[in-house]
Amino acid sequence: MYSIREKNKINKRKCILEAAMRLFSKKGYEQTSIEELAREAGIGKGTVYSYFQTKKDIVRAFCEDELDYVRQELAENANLDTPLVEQLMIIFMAEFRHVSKNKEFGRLYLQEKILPREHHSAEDLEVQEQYFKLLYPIYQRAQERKELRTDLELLHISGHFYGLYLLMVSCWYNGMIPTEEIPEAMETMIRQTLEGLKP
Amino acid sequence: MYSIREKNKINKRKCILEAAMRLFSKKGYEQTSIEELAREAGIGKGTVYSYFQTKKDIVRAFCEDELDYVRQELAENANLDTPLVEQLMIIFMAEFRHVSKNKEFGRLYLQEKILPREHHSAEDLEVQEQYFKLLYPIYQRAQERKELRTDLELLHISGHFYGLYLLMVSCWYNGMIPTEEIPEAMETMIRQTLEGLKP
DNA sequence: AAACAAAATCGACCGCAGTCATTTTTGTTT
DNA sequence: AAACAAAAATGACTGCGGTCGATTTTGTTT
Repeated sequence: MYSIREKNKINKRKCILEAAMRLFSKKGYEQTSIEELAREAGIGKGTVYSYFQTKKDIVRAFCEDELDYVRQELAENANLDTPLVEQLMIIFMAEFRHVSKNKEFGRLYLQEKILPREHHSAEDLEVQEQYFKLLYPIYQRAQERKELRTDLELLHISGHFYGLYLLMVSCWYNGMIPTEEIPEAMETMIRQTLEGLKP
Repeated sequence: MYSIREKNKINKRKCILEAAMRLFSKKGYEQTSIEELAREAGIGKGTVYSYFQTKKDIVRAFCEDELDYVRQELAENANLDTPLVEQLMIIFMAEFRHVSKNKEFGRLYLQEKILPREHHSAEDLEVQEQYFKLLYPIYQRAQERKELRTDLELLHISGHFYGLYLLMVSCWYNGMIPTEEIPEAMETMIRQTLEGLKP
């Protein structure tokens, strides 16, 4: 069980996150100062920093919470026996939808996630690899169904599709692909990756 | 011909960039203040901002200058008739070498390039598409040699390989792949993309 | 060479992210 | 309930990125 202290901490953390999202959404990330955010959350400025290390960390926490939720939902409703392309589309589009709905936060979050500052612990590495392994069961079943070659490492397969995701997100942020064309483009690219670029 | 004024401007810009790289390399980007940088370059703080809009822009300009140079060299020494995998490896490894030699700058540069802040002009979009078209001649020749399917759009082909590049860079920054294993991993992934992931 | 407009330079100033010594709150012991 | 130690909260303060109006330099015209 959580002590009263711990419950309050968890609760206040949520308050800060909610206040942050209200203000960031209304005025934008850059235009919201920590002091203002603290006022909105009904606490002092310094207190914010005992819950989050930096301003960006607040965004990161929000996105991670949200994505954890999205992924859990997906895991619960997953059907490992639908065709691979379909499964990948459901997963990537869910993640993309979250990013595109929160364009500014998504950018800050992905920037740090894709190209992180020098990381310290071996723990960070573990987290990252965990992310790559998330889809392993899907790939294994697809291999069993002969939808994927069995002579490839799962890590590599994960890599290919993650690379495509990075590509699509980057193209979207660069304005090369409008939101409504993303699904089609994504599916095309997945299919081509499966078929190969060679004649 | 450039006027005296223009020559001075170009020259002073170079001075600032050189001072910046000296300090950033020695003390790191965050630890170097603009005021210090101005002192090193022998000018006032405000002057720096009539050459560059933001601190990050200084890094960006440095990386772009450098990469332009790398790309020009590659273009001159290119042999469009060597096998596609080989050509791609030369190009991507050249870019990657630049990034990995300047880890901190490379990160800041790529963060902005991959996931840029809301862009304004249609010009930015043009620049980005230009980058994708850079390798078109290579792909076309590869198609003629039957190394690539001809029923695919060149933009998509470019996308596939650029996606792989993003993947490798991200894995490297996340500490998942050490520098010396990048070439092997890169080549493996390129080959798999060509062959396809389907049995 | 004097007068002058345009361009370039400058540094005092502003707002904000992040720190830290001090104060307040909380839970426990006597 | 008084005393006390640990945890949490606080806001004055620091340093830096970026701005802007004042000042100097430059090139041109008379």
